[in-house]
Amino acid sequence: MNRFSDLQKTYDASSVEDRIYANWEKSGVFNPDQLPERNQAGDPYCITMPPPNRTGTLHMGHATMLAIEDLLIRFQRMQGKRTLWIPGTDHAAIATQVKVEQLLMKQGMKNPREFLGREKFLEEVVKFAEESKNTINKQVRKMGCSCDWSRERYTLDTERSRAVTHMFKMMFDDGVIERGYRIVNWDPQFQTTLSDDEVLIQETKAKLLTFTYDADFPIAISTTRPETKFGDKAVAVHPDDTRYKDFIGKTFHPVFCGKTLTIKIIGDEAVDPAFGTGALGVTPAHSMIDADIAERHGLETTAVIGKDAHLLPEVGSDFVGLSILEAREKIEKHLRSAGVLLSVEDIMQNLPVAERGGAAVEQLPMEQWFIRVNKLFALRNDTLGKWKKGEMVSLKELMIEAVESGEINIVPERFNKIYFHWINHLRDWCISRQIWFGHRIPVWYRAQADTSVVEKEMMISETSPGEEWIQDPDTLDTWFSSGMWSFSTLGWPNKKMWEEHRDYHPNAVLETGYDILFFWVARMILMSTYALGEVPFKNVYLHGLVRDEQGRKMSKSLGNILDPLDLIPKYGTDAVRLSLVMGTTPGQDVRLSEAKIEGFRNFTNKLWNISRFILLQIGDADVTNPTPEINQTTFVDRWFLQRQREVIFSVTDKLSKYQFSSAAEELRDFTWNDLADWYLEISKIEKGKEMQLVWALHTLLRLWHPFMPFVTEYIWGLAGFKGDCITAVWPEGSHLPLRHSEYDAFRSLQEIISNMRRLRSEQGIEPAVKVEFALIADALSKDLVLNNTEIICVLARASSVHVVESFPAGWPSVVGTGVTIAVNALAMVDIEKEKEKIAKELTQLEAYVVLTEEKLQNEEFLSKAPEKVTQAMEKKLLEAQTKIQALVAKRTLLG
RNA sequence: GGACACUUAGCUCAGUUGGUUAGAGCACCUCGUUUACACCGAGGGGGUCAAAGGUUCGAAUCCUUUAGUGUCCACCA
Repeated sequence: MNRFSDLQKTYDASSVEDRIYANWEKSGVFNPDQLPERNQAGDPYCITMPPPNRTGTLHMGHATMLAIEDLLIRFQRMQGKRTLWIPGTDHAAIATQVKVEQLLMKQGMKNPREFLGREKFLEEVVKFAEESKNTINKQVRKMGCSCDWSRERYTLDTERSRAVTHMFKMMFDDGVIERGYRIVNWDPQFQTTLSDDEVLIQETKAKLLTFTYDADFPIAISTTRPETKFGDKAVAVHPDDTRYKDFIGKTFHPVFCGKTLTIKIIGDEAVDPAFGTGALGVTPAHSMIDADIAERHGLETTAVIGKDAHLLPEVGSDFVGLSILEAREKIEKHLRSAGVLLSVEDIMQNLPVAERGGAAVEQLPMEQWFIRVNKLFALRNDTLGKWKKGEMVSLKELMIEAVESGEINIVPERFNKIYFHWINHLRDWCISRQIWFGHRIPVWYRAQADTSVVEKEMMISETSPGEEWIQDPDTLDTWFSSGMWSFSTLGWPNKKMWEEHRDYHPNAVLETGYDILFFWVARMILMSTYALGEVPFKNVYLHGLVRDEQGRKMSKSLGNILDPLDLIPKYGTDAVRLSLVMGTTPGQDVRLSEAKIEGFRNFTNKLWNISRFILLQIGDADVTNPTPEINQTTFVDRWFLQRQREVIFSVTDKLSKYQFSSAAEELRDFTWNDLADWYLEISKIEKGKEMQLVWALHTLLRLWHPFMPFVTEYIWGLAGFKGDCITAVWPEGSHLPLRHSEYDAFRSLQEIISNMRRLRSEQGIEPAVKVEFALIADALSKDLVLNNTEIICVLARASSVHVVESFPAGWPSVVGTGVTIAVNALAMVDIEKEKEKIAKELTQLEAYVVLTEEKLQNEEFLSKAPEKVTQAMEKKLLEAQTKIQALVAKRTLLG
């Protein structure tokens, strides 16, 4: 009986997690300024949490993000970095506003915005956003995140709003932000513009009409959108198209559905002569493509569709005020009766729809604010080590250089290409939105008696410059403020605060889902390179999307959502976190099921029981500061320590390369196989390993901590180890020597035992094993001292078989020359087959060596081949020669 | 239409510059409750690495072609 006798057989996560989290939070270790001294002196390491939208609760995608980021932060903290993880939330402008609107409508309010007015409505949104934040923060804590709550940020808080205004002014002064009358994506449902990224393409059925404007017009055109044709200014054909060549340059005045149009026939390379009639009716106001053509040919723009998706007065008489669908039908009838409708064809068409709400998106010309990505401006800072202050560049160039130069490293690499492709096709970014929730555009106009806004006088200001000024009613795209997230969170542009936090920027890594590479990652690069002249982060790690067992997206309508809040009480946070990290690779979607999480719950419990076993062994001994006790160890202990050092080295290496899954798998194998199945089992026979076991536990807990913070911290405390696991020093590993005799010997031993177990299991015999120890002069290691009785003991007990010793003459007086165990007593290895294989491989390798050596001596070859190639060849040659040596040694061993 | 991936055990996936007999988890089969753990232990079966060709002493890995799957981007009026 000792102080650990009462520990339960199964680990109960739910009873300890909250308490542990509270202790961490209270101790202040989440805050870099309160970390132990070694961290204070360490290099800064900062992650800014991608701020979850304040639209409700977190889902598995967020949980993945949190699990990975916390892993990184904990790993770096234990390694002695001055770690800062900044939590925060995003106001998410349109998403949140729409959500609240829907909630209010559900409660019976018909048109909430109209009913409440801007101020009251916004109050409702703010209230909802606040509640969301509380829920989200609670969930982030549940996930065990070691983020610095004293630095919590919000995209819409005072400091961040100030940063937004500051940025807007900078960009405006540089001519990067500009007000312009251009075609934008318009969502008629929510009455706002949308960025290109907020528009989705949906395949829908459509009628393709082929017709002429009137009976006298010579060229037929096709369209699925006849209602826009009132705004046509030209018919474009390919300049080489012989059918229409002669018309180019002429102007016609057809009467289309009662409206007289002015149609110029123009030649443009963009027209595909093979599609439809080979002629395109150009509608500059309602198609981005057409607008490009119109610009090339100096055509006017006349809008014929209004913000409500109904026709404007410009269309004339019969059609004014009709909705798009009504107009479409009526025009078709009209064309038919006029005898100019040549054909009607049902086709599948790609229709742009709003990502939120799903309404068909109209392309309308409007006066809006834009960030111009191709516009040249004078740099305010030396930038990216390539440009000097004052040089003229465009935002696009900055965005490309940041990644191309290697200043930013994207994991996985293939997203580089996707990123470049996107940047190269980037258009100007429309940043004004006609919604209420968000950063109001900080532009003020001098009001006139007339209500229409006159822009003669305009100024940028955070607050009202005077009574006669009115503010632009629009708000900014939510990504404008999130684009600044890597540095606005650090206090920019507030001088004092920014200077204090300057060395946390660039952030060490941005960890997020690949689905927002464009939305967010690209825009952060834009903002940071523009405003600071440096990248926002050095690495980008993109995780995959969480899908259900069958690979489907999780959605409410499918009812296949796994909610972290349900799973955590059931399986424990550590198990949930492991399930999101193990078996996943960057950029690859994750299939998640409860069964998988259950598996990791089982592993958590395994770790618990390993610990419990060790603690029961040590009893009441003081283990505040365990050490490896290396001097009193036996062969088995030395094997284990070596194995452990190797695992530490490998896991550390993998973690620093973002190979989380591989690192965790290696750790699990080590924990389960090497420690639990072998070392612990042997320790039941070879007594006196208590201190080694404690050391093993001490190391193991530290290694697992970044993955499973709760259970490790809990056991750490139970054991009475010094300090907290969260700030413990990350263990130090080392490479395994190329050939390590004790290690090899133990592997052989494992193999022997496995084989004996198989014999017993398959043939039901209890073999009396005769083991011969063959002495091998091992050139590579001469330091092995093998205690034979020890081996016999392990063999005998671990496999419950009788062992008959058989030593060569002189044993064991020859210890110290290097010994490997050779087994032939059971003929478990098919020696003949093995020999054959070795012979074959030797032949191959020897042939290669001869060939390569010849080549390397051939002067003609050497004169032609670049140095790089010969160096690589020499390296390979050396490898092959080493391998040959090893094979020869093995052959000798087999006799 | 363009781009990027993927295709490895019944399922989900690893496999990092080409190199012992291609791995893991789950599932399956057999056996086992001696005080760490049945959320367990021991053992086992199962893959011509999508197909074909090429480079190489050697290919799941590099190249070419084909087939299938997925994702992103663009969009035809």
